[in-house]
Amino acid sequence: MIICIVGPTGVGKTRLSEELALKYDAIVVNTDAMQIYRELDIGTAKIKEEEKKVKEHFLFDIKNPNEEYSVYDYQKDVRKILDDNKNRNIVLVGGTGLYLKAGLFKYEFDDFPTKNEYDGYTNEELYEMLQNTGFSGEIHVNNRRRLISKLNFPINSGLKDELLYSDVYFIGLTAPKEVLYEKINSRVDKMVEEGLFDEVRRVYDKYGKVRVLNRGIDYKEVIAYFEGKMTYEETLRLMKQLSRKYAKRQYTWFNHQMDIKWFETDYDNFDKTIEEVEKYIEE
RNA sequence: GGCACCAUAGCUCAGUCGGUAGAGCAGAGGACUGAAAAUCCUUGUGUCGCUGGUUCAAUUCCCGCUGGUGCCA
Repeated sequence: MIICIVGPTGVGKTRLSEELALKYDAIVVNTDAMQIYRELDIGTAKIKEEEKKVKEHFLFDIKNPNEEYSVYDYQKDVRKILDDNKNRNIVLVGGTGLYLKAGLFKYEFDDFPTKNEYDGYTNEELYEMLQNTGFSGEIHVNNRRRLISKLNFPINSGLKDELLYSDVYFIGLTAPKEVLYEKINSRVDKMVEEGLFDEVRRVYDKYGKVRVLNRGIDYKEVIAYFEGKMTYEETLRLMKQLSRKYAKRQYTWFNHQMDIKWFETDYDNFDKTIEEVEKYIEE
């Protein structure tokens, strides 16, 4: 069977994944777009060695911070692992809904090796060009990044909510907003105590201001702090604020894009949460 | 103590030559096919500091009060 654990940041996905992997003798596969990268550990809340309860973990630490990686690459990587482990139980865990969907559903990408540049065009022109390709979806004219993306990879192979694998469970962890937001806030403080700023400094010195540092929550704020754009207090406040907004976006995705069975995380008695999930799986 | 300026949305501030007001940020909701921790969309009623005056009408003008900021003593 395949158990997918989803939910917002800070809700306890990692902990649950190890417990379930142990119980069902499963391999653990990452579905988080940032935990793909080596050397980004503290800021991505990546699992620590001592927290691992099973041996086999996949798709963590497979790229250096200066390497490009996308949902297209992820789909190929995760499907290979799923196919290579057909006779095993698998726990997929992470917060990137798009990656999970691309891995498990009929959500095919086509191979377009060359990329064109569209720097000289306005958003309106790009929008017009996209309409002329016969693109059937709807992308807002202001969403320049996605307009360019669609122009580069024009074939829309049709998204279907068709699952390519069987015996799949979608487990969502949730918590009341105030509880979760408090958890997110304190987790940022904890990351800082554990050396987040040193981690960012290390990666920055080694690779420069690579794209992934400009993208990840916590990373881009610490970079801005190093560049003197914010005070220390502002940096911490912003990291917490953006993490909360991210959690909200994750809820929106999982609630609307996938059919999830939700369980409320009991932070004080996590065993109870685990028990409820196991009971659901075994029924 | 004197003079000047300020007081409008949770915050920073516009504005109304007198007809009860609007931006940015925050907050809330949403979208999502090759950067997804990304990117983008929608959403703004608040005793316009308090009291009195002028006026058909005051958040707007005037007197006073309270609080704040600056300069002079």
